[in-house]
Amino acid sequence: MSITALKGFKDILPDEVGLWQLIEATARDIFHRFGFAEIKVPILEKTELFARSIGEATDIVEKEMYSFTDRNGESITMRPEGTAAVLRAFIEHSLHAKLPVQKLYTVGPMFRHERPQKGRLRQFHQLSCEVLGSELPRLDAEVIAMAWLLLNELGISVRLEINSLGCPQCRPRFKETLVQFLADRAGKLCDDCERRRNTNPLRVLDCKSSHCQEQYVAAPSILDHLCPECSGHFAIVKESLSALAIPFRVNSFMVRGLDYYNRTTFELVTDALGAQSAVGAGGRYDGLIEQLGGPPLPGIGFAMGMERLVLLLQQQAGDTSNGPATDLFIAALGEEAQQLAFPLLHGLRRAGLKANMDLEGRSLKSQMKQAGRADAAFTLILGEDEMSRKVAVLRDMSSREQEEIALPTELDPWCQELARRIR
RNA sequence: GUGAGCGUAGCUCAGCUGGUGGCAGCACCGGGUUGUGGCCUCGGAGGUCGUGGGUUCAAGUCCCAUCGCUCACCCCA
Repeated sequence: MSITALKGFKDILPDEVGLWQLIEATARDIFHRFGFAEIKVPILEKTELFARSIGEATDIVEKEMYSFTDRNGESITMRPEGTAAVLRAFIEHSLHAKLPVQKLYTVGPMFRHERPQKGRLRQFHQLSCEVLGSELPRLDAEVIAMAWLLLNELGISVRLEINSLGCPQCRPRFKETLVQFLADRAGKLCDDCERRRNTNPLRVLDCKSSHCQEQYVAAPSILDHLCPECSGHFAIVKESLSALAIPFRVNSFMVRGLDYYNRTTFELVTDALGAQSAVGAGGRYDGLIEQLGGPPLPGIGFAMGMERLVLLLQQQAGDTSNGPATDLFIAALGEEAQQLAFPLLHGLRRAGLKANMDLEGRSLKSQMKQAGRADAAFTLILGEDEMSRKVAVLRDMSSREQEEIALPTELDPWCQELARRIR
């Protein structure tokens, strides 16, 4: 058996790359319209960075990170998400001193050691955006609106769900109330919820068991326990979304898997991805920058899963082709023609054309076939007959019309003229 | 980590109650057209039936193990 890729690691083959480029180009365009700048950060970071930001007790940190010991004995980790590394860079370079509010995005691979399934890989790719330095609720709406617009322009339709998780003032009180509520129902919940009752009580509300859900109808809602500040913040977020005519549903059961979230959280969900419903998700993380050793600045961000976007685009089968893949294919017959064609090909490429030829010297039929397969707009035929008459045949592949043109006396001007003509 | 389903040509798959691997489709190469692509037609090439054991006169087919893939649980983008 030959060597294969690691489990959960996938090759993105040429057939699929067009979709990836479309997604990335669309995202960059929209992010730039909203005033975001790209930042590129390393894939490897000190393990402590993720432990401190994502949370020691989360699944990601407890059992999903690709962590190993570096040659100098230090524990390092392949990033499982993007925010921590961007914040580290933000703090390390004191970016807050350059602009009061920083809008940053980054694109790249993330790594989590999970069991792969549809829409879930061990190496996956995210588009990740952060706004650092402002806690205005209208900003929350702006960030959500940007994510919404991106999906819109890609032609992907999703539902927006939002929630508020409160802040360090009000969340603990709610948690107590909830823990008490669950304790009253001990033994009546599913095994998972019994376990989560202790490990992560907020998450029980997200349980898929209908039996549990029936009981949670009466569960206390975080939204009834928000402090006045959080409650006011959330109200303005909702108003602002409405002002932008972005439809949303408040889901008070929505919980995020990373500890650093507070106040506004949101998910863009679909039911077209099997068990994986979230295409993008994010929220506010006031306090995190300070917790990582930076200034006491608030922040908000979100991430989108590129693989999930690709799956959705493939299902919706939109036409993403953009013109012929090849402008001109040269079919050269015989050694003399090949000798002329080779520098000609290079000249045409210098002149800006997507040009190609067959170097194997196969039959004209075979070369025409290749031209067709390469989706060439034109084919330049250099046969023995043409060579002796110092001409070449230029064939328009879609109309099948051909005409003779004189062979070059000077290479570059000839190539430039031809390039101008067929573009 | 747990569970289920599936591994036959580059891809998609037939292969019945065990009896010689399919003129199969797509893709590839060549001919029909002494020099013209897509359509058509004819031909060609391409396989340790995931791997290792076992049962049997005989295993792609049955049994066991193992590896891989997929989906789901969990979790999440």
